[in-house]
Amino acid sequence: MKANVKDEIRAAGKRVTRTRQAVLAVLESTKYPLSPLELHARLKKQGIAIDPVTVYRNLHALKAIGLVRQVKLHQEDQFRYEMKEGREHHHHIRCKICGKIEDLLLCPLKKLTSMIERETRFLVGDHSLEFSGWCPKCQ
Amino acid sequence: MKANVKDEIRAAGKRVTRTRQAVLAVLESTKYPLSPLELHARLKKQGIAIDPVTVYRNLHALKAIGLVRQVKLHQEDQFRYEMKEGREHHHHIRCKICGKIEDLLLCPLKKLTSMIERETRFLVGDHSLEFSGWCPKCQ
DNA sequence: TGGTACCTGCAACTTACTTGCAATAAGTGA
DNA sequence: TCACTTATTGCAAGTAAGTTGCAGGTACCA
Repeated sequence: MKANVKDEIRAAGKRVTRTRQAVLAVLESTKYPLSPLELHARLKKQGIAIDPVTVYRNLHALKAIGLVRQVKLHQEDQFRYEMKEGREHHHHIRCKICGKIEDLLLCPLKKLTSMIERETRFLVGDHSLEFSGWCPKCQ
Repeated sequence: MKANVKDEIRAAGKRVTRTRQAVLAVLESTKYPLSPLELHARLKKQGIAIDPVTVYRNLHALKAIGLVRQVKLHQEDQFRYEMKEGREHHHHIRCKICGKIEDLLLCPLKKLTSMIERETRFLVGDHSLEFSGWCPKCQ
């Protein structure tokens, strides 16, 4: 875990605990967003026994600090989390069969937002755009 | 409820029960997608006492027949349902404060789909695109 | 090295939804 | 129109994901 991550945690008045570091380490080493329970399972596999509740609470805390992003994928009923660092706003595609998740590098919605604001008179705050389909292996 | 709706239900080997008709009537009279429990509350208000479980099961059945569409809005942890009839593929925006939901009439993603297929080699099956923000009253 | 207050684990709770089962009722066929 | 098959219903219990309460543990600033 990088030093500046520790600093950011402390700067937010939070503590750099062992469990928190373990949670961050797993997120840093994973290329796609993990659900809290997937994350918990990985920790367990590494012999790190922490309570699932603690994983939830850490993810909340890290999201509040802004180190971690919470995402909700298409047709899934759970949240997933990924490191924010170095990763711009982006979207995902998930295979309907094997569950493989990949990042999409583009977000085409900046123009669209102002169209929607004109159309609805809402002020747009946020959006989700998630795809599902069949990955190369499962086609 | 229209006659052809009844026919479609029967053609699918399902039955046109009172409760099912009541569920459909509520969906037909609502301009935005309802959650199962919202739908149940409306029925109750009309003096129609049916079990919440029955609402869930009817929505499943109607979705399976293709009369009803299931949607999942941005940052909500429940499903919503709307009539499919006469409503093209579209998306929604929901107010972060009062929960007001409005339809968006355009879907800008047809071109994007083929770009994503080239980029990821996934076959795109489906997508969700949902917005949240602040409606005119809550701004 | 203390003391504050954040963090953790455990148990219990909540929300949204699903499943099992016995009783009811829609729709077909005679 | 009646009987009969089987979809449908209501009630109770179960599940999955996540939240909350609380007592004890531990990071970290002075």
